[in-house]
Amino acid sequence: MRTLRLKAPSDYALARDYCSYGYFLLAPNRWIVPTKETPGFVRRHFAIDRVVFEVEVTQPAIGGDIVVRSSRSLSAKSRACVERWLRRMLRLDETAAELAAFHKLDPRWKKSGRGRLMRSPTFFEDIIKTITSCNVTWPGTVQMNLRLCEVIGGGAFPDASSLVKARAQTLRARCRVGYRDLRIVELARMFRSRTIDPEWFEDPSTPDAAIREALLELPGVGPYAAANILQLLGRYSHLPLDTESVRHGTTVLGMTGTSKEIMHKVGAHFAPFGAQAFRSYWFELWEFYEAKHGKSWTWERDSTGKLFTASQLKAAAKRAPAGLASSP
DNA sequence: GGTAGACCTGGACGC
DNA sequence: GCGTCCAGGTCTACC
Repeated sequence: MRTLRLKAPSDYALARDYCSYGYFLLAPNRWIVPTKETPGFVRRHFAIDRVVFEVEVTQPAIGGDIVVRSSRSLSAKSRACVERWLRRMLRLDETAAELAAFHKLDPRWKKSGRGRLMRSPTFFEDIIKTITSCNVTWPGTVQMNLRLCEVIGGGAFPDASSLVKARAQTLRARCRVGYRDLRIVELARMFRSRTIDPEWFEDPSTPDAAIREALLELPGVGPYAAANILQLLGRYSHLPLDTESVRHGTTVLGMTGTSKEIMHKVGAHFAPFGAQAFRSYWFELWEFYEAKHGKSWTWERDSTGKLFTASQLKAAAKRAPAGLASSP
C-alpha cells in the first residue's frame, strides 16, 4: 500500500500546526509552501531497515484526515511505523479539548487556534536536533541537520544504530557538528544500549522533575536543552531560556538589566501560566517572527528559514516596537 | 555556589 | 579574497 489516511483532531490545520516550531525547517523535514494551485504539504524521507523512502503529507480540508503518500509500497509493519512517527511529529493525539484548556489559560491564541507544536517523529531525533541547536547560530543548526541526513542517513534522519557506527571524525569534518561529535555518538550509544529508555521519557506518568533530572545527566544537555526537550515531550512548565529569551525580554517586553537578570525576569513573567508557560512564551516569539517574515507556512527552508541569525533578529527588533505581544 | 575560559563553526565586517 | 571578531549553550577547573 502506498497511501494511508490518519484521523486528525477536529480543529487540526496542517499549515498552522506543522509550521509551529523551528524544527519544521530542519532536514529531513521539508515544508512545500502553498501556491495558487496547490495547498502546502510536508515532504520528508524515512528509513526502515535501511531502505530510504519519501512520504508526502497533505490535509485536503481543515479538520479532515491527513493523507500520506509513500514513494514505496509499505508492509503492514512499515505502515504502523510511519503512522506512529507521523502521529508524534504532527501531534495528532493532542485533542481540541486539550487545546481548549491552554486557550482558557491564555486566550490570546484562541482566535488563531495556535497551540500544537511540531516535533520530530522520534524522541531520539528530537534530542539530537536539540544538541545541534546549542551554542550555534540557526544557519549552523540547519547545516548540521542537512549534512547528518545526507552523509549518515542517506536522505533520512540517521537512527541511533547508524550514528553509533559513524566515526566522530566524520561527524566533525563532513557534518560540521564540531565538538558535538563525541556527544552525539555517546547519545546514540545510550539509546542503542537502552541506557536511555524512550518509553520512560514519553510515559505521561513519569514526573516532570524526574525527566528533567535524567536529561541533565545526558552529555551535551544543560538547562536550556533540558527545558527544550521537556516541551518536545509535551511538558510545558519550563522555559528554555537562551539569548532569544533575552532579545524578547528587552525588545518586546521592555525589560532591562544584565542577560542573567533578564532571563530571570522572563521566567518570572511567564510563571503565571504554570504548566502552559512554554506555549505562552513560544507563541509570543513566533508572533514576532511572523511579524517580520510573514506567516510561517510561507517560509522556505533555504531562504526565509536561514534568516534567523542573531544580527538579523537584532535588526528586526530595532524595527519592532516594544509591546508587540500583550502581557499575561 | 558562582565564575572564567575553552569548545567549534560560520556569519559579519574591515581592509 | 583574506583575516579577524563574535555569537551561541555546555562543561570543567578553579576560587
